[in-house]
Amino acid sequence: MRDLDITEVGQRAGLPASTLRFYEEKGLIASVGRRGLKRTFDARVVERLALIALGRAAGFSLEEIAAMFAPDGSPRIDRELLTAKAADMDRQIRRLTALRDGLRHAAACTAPSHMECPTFRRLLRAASSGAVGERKKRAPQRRAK
Amino acid sequence: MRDLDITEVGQRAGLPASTLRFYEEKGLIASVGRRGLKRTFDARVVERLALIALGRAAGFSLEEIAAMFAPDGSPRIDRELLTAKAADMDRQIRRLTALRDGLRHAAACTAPSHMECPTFRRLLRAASSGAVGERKKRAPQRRAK
DNA sequence: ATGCCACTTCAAGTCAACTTGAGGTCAAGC
DNA sequence: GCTTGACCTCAAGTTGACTTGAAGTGGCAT
Repeated sequence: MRDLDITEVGQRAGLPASTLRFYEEKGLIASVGRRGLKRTFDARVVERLALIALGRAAGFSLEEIAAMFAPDGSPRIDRELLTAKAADMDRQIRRLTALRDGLRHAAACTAPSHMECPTFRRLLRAASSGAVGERKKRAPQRRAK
Repeated sequence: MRDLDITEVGQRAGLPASTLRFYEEKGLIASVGRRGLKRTFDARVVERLALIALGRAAGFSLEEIAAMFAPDGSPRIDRELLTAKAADMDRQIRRLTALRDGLRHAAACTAPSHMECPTFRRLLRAASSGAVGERKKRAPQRRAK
C-alpha cells in the first residue's frame, strides 16, 4: 500500500497538516521518510492519531500522551493511569452534574431575584468555595476549520 | 460597615489580589474608591465574585460573564442562556461518561492488545470522529498556591 | 524544460486568564 | 520625621496547543 502524504493523512484523521507537523515535532507521530522534501506517512499513523484524539478527549495533555508510547512506537498504556483518569472524570462528571442541575434550577426559579433563591445561594457558595470548579484540566480544543 | 481593602476581599473570595485587579480592569468588579492609592471595595463585591466563580465553573468565559451584568451592576441573568448552557453541560456529561466507561473498560480489558478489543476500537472511532471531544470550552483553572 | 503549487522550514503570533517583575507611592506605626 | 511595606501601575511573561506567515524547494504535469 502506498504511503500517504501529509494532506492525505490530514484528511483521514480530520486534522490540518500544520497539526501533523506539530505532532511530529513533539514526537507524537513519525513520518516514514521523504519523497523529496515531502513527508510520507505509513497508513498506520491514522490509527495512532485516533489514539491521540482519544487521549485528548479523555483530558490527557500531549505530553502525557507522548509518554504513553514506548520508544519503539507501540502504545504502552498504563492501566493504573487509565483507572486514575477514569476516577478523575468521574469526579468531574459529578461536579458538572451538580452544576447543570443548579443552572437548570436557576433558569426555572421564580424567586424575584436569584439572590433570594436558596438553591441559587447554595450553588453560589459551592462555586466560590471551589467545590465546583475544576483543577488544572484542559478541555480538548477542536477548532472549527 | 468598613470598606475592604484588596487583600481582605481576596481572602474572603479566595483569590489573589492580582486577580482582583485583573477583574477590575476587565470590568467584572469595581472598587468604590481609593484610600490614597489603595482601592477600597464594598463588601458586596464578595458576592459578586462568587457569582463570577459560578459562571466560570459553568464554563462561561470572563467576557460572557461580564455581559451578564447590567451597566448598573445588577446581575441580569438570561434564563435562556442558562438553559442553553445546561444543555451544553448535559452533552458534555454524556460524552465524558461514555469516555470514562471506555477508559475503565480499557483498563480492565484482558485482550492481548488494546487494538484487538472491540470496545476499545469503538472508543477510538468515536474519539477520532469528534463525537467525543469538546469544542471551544475552557475549563476553569484554579491554581494551587 | 518549465512552471505551478503543494509541500517545506522556522519564527512568530494567537487565545484566555492570569501571574510576575520592576519601579513607584503613601498611610501608618515608631 | 522617617522607615516600612502593603499597595500601586504598566509591561511583559506563562501555558498548551496550535496557527500563520514569509521565504524556499522540488515533484510532477504539460
